[in-house]
Amino acid sequence: MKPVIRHSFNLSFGEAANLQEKLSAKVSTAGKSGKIKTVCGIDVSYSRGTNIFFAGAVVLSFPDMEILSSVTAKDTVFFPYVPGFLSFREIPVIQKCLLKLNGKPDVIIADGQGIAHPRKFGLASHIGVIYNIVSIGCAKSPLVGEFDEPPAKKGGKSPIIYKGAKVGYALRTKDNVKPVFVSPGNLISREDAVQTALACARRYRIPEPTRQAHMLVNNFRKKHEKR
DNA sequence: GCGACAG
DNA sequence: ATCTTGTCGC
Repeated sequence: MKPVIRHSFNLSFGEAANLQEKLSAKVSTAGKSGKIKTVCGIDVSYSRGTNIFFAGAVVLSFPDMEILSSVTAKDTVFFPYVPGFLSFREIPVIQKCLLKLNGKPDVIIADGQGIAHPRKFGLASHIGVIYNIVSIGCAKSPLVGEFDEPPAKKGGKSPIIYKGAKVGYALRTKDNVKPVFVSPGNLISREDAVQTALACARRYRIPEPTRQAHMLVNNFRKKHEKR
């Protein structure tokens, strides 16, 4: 799978912010995505004192959540972690990883925000735009916006409001656990993004796609460190 | 200036 | 994100 838009990730914060604002104009949160047959979860991992990153992507059937295929990649990263610029740190290794993926999944779910971002261009939106693919952001903690505590039962949700607009939902993916924060990445509505994330949630807080990707990439990293 | 702050 | 063992709760 190859990106449709290519650009440098070796940018200053100012340049990165300008790029985010420019590319955010390409984000669409209008469409119905059509029938979803496959969902790809992506996650990145690394060890404490290093700048060697590992990425993992797992493709699952939807809504069965059966694992169909998976790929991993390794890369060296220099961009620091700064809230609001996570994609510049993680996308390079993710691109190396997705390059190994045969075919294009219907949806990509990333660990991070979609449009629930200072410039409406979080990790999931960035991936969605450069690959021109349906994408959803599913973060474990909020970055921007305000929201009420969603109902405690699985499926309970409450909108995340940022600068007067609804950018996503705080979603309970399991009874009595902290919610996850879902926002559209690209080519999907806020509502479809939450429904899809919820449909991917089984018996754990983290939806299967990103949960499987997380397990895969951690095993890959540990195996790589044992040499 | 102070506090917030995805992974 | 990662460093880490046991432990409390559903």
